[in-house]
Amino acid sequence: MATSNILERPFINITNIIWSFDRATNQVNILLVKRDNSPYNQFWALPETFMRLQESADEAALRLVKEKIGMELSNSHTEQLATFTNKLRTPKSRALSLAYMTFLPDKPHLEPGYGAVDAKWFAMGYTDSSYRFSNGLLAFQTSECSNEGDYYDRFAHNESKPETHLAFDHEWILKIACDRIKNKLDYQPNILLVLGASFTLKDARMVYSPFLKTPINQIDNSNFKKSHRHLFTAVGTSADNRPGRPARVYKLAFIGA
Amino acid sequence: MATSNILERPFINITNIIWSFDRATNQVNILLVKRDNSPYNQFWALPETFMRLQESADEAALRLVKEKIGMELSNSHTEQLATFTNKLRTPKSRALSLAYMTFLPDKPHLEPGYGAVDAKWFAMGYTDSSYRFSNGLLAFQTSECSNEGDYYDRFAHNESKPETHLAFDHEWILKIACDRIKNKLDYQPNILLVLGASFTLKDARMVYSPFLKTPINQIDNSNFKKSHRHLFTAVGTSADNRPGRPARVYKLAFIGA
DNA sequence: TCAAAAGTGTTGCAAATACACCCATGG
DNA sequence: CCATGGGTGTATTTGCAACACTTTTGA
Repeated sequence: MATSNILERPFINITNIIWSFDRATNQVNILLVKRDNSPYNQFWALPETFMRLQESADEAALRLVKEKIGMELSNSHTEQLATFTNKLRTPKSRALSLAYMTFLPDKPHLEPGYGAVDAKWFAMGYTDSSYRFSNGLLAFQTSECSNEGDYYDRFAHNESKPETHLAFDHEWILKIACDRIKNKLDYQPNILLVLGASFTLKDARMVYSPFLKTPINQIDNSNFKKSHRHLFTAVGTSADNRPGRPARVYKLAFIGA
Repeated sequence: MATSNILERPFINITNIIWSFDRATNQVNILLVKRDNSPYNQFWALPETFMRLQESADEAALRLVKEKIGMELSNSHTEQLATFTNKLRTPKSRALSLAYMTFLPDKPHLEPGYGAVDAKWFAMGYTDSSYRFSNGLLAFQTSECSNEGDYYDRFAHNESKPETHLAFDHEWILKIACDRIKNKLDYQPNILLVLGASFTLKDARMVYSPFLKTPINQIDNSNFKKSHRHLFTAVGTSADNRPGRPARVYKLAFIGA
């Protein structure tokens, strides 16, 4: 029987799903890094760090953003996702993951060599049964399992490859993340923080689109406005040089309340 | 500057909010224990334990149920609440809390002396701005703060007393718990597991009542049935010896799917 | 056969959807 | 002045809340 000392404690990882929005392609993006250490060497993964003694998990999540992409943010852009503690999630020594999500107000260009071998933005898309994140030929999908037990049972016997699968249980974590964001779309759409301080209704619909698995032009602007009126407050009018009436810009009503 | 060794790791507490339903009083209850060690000696608190290396957090939560009330359960009765990592939450050494909720299928009688000085069931009630848990003259309320920052700011300067306040940040954790359950009432009411394997619509309304802060006879049975039809499946008819038509009994449709 | 408890049905209001129409801007 | 993009208005549909009514049981 294993000795169980109270002072023996598992590792605590902070896993951060960093979201941004690409104004050029009008797509939602997440940051993935290529691991250069064991386990899962050379696999793509969600950014992770160890938690330090003197910081809270939220602070650790923001430190990770600073380390990976050199951006300093207030914690109003970070939210807790969940904690992953399944014994099967790490191959050898036990490690918990405290998962957070950070919404960047814009999509910064990535400097190479910030600790990881490689870091890239992956644009969000979807299939019938999962969400998809791709960059060129690289593409990863969220888990199609609907409950945790099923996922880890299969996961344990799965010999995954770095071209097709993410490290650890990150395909599961990413599924939980997407589901959570989708569920909050109608009452607390923090995901819209990826649009920066203000946005047009069309911007918002472009962000909603992949989560709802609905093309943007199938989301009726009139109805979208009515049903989200209580969440947005108008702050002015956009002034861009293109044909058509300029759109109003809004901000999230519940931020800084 | 503080030394930050990767091997230095914070303590990991499992905090479990254990819910039950009292068939005699028709009230929702939670378990609180009176602490007999420092810090917060002699304060009432949510049941806690240290996480062991070889178990998942869910398993630790169930072990806690076993230790405190001698009941063995499958993990379908346990669900993750959130993780509390604020630096101010413990007075000296840093401790995270992974909070879980367990729904007991009945309300067991408590044997004295299961590790804690005292353990008692507290019946749920409500005020305008909080939820209330009482046992005789003892009564505790959930935090009235609506965001985490506000709570911990006040908490740090608060010299609380064991007659009126719970240990640590447990009034905050309990607030998050009640809010979560309330939010899930219309799409995944796991709280109904406190009613056991099956229940009548009236039973269900009695459980909903404190979370909705609405007296049971103000929850219209006809409308309640219609709006929750998709969550319940009929399994038979109750046979009790009292006047009036026997009620149908239902089970949760989404359990064991 | 009456009271109590539970289930069913009906109506009115309010929110959500589909879609037609009006407005502002650039070329 | 027309094409383009965006905002506004309206009719229809759907869902929810209030409440009256019917059914089943014990005494």
